Amino acid sequence: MIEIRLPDGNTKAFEKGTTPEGIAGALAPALKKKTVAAYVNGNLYDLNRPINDDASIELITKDREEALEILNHSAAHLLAQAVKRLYPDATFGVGPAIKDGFYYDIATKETIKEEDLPTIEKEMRKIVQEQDQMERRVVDKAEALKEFSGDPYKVEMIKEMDDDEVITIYKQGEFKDLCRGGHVGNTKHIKHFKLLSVAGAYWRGDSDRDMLQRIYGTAWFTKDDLNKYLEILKERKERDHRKLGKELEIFMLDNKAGQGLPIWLPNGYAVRKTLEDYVYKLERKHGYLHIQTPVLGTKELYETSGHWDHYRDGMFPPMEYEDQTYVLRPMSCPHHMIVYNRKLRSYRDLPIRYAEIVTQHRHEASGALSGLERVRQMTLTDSHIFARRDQIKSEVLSAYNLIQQAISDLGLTIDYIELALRDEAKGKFHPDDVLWDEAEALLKELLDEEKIDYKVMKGEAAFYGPKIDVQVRTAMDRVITMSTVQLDFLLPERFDLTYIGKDGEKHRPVVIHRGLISTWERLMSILLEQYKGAFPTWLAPEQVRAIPVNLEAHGPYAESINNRLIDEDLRSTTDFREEKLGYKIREAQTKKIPYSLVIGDNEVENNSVTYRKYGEKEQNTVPLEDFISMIKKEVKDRK
RNA sequence: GCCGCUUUAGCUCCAACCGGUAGAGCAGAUCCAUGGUAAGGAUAAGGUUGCUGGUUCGACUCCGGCAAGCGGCACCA
Repeated sequence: MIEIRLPDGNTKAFEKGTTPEGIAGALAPALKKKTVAAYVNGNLYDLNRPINDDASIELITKDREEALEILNHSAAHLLAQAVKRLYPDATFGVGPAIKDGFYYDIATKETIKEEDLPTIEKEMRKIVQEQDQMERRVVDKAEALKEFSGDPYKVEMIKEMDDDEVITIYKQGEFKDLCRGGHVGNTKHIKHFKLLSVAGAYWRGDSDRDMLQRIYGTAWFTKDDLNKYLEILKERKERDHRKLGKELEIFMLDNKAGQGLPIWLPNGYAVRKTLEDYVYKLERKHGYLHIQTPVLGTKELYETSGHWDHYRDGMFPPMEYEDQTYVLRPMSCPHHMIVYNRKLRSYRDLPIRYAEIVTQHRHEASGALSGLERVRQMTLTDSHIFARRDQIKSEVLSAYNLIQQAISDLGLTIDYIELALRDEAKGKFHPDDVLWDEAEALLKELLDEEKIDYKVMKGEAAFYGPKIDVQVRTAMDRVITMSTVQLDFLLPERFDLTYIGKDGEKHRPVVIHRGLISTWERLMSILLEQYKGAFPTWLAPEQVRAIPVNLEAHGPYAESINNRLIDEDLRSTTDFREEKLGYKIREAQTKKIPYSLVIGDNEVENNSVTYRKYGEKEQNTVPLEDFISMIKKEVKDRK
């Protein structure tokens, strides 16, 4: 007998060799059904792994996050087993659980196509019926190498393991897999799953190595959960900015115009202009000065900044013209350095904050392009702050505050903050360790003082300095880098920036790069997704549409309302087509226009409007002036 | 860039047998109808089936190349 200590502190005796499943069952039959695996002395145990000594145990029940991970991991094995049956020559890479699912990387002679997934799925269900135990076995390195001699990818992994590492093999039916484990014990527990897609994936994520076929799937504990997840996938498609952007005529792409070079249509531009104006005002309030610099620059400029050496791959190829070599700018910092340097600066002048709506070009890989999310020409509001060292903290903080304000005004929420630091080992960072240490320490200090939580991202810094990235979570649970504040001690050196200090000596200012809204392109994709195309009134391309009940009788009044609204700086239109009222209302709704006005006798007589708000069924009749002040207030409040 | 899939009217679509030059809905056009909140009716029109080579008497259909899009991987200053 062995003693098992439960989380509540009680101990209970069990037969030697009992399993988490056995223990759960002994405690309560209902618990057995809910248990997926367990921590035994803090180590992850499969549901069916024998426990041979006294131990403390913590059962992992289905309601815990790890439980789903374990299930999905087991589902990956199930997938591999089915594939091996159908494609006997298959060899395997890795097959982990991921968020909401799992995948397995597979090499086969025959390519697996999407249409083959149902067949594989069927085989998986057959294996579930077979109720195979998932048996764990410990082997040493030599044994492991022997067992997987036919699996070159597994062999590679085994070879890299330490000689004394505990290597485990999981076997279910005729199938065995190299695996660290944490499994549901028996294939019968994997009931609700679906294979989703096949895609290529480089072995070990290395583009110089083999490309394997990756099958993605998802597994859940109940049919309901599975269906819910499939619904979410569907909803994601519905909210896809590429679909909405087309439907609502926000932007277009055209082969002839160029790959990754989106064209903003009238509706899209109306939204973008509103955003640009908003940011301009916000920046003015925060003491920024706006400038405008060229899209083309000399190669020399980027040699000075260091971009040419470090990031040439991301730039369009240079062009020769009149003995000069020009490049399309990938970013605006060098220009801003030049603006700073145009005259002698005093310590009293600092901080100087330059902001610009910058159009820049990056040569993104063709496979990376996607709607407005990844493009080759992008426009953003970029800014560089020139500060004394003693001003760094307050400037970073003020930039952060501005970022917070903008994100909340746009109806988005900050998910978390990343503090990106260098990684000495990587060697892609500029070499001055003293500066790095100082800059990194400063940012940490600031975040700690302001009690801002952050994730440290080692090795993710820019080549010129550490940065704070602000991550936003969209309505569909995607996390996107929205804003960034980056310290830069390098560019001031390269451009020899100085200011005259109190002491009459020359000093080096610090540059702070501040990105606010990612790019207009990406922001638009996020907002489309966030609002499902139904923009809040202040952003909506068309805010009001006036529809007369009868063209002749009510047209002139509708027209006068429209003019009045436009005078008030609102985006209003009329619908004078010879169609029935219901038809026009329907269209105003499908175009997601915030306010549809119906204008009839009643309204003409009382100088009023009857409006219907997008997504609502009821109508309200109010005096025209009241309507105007209501909607203007909404715009002002950014609703 | 890499792997796989896809591409038919302005848009959307699992229309088109085993190879015989194409079918629908919506939008747009014309005519009729239209006074109160999610599609009124009729008619006509609309296509070198992404581009390009090949096989064939004949290609939307089969084979090759290219391009773009999509799902991923890699990349993302």
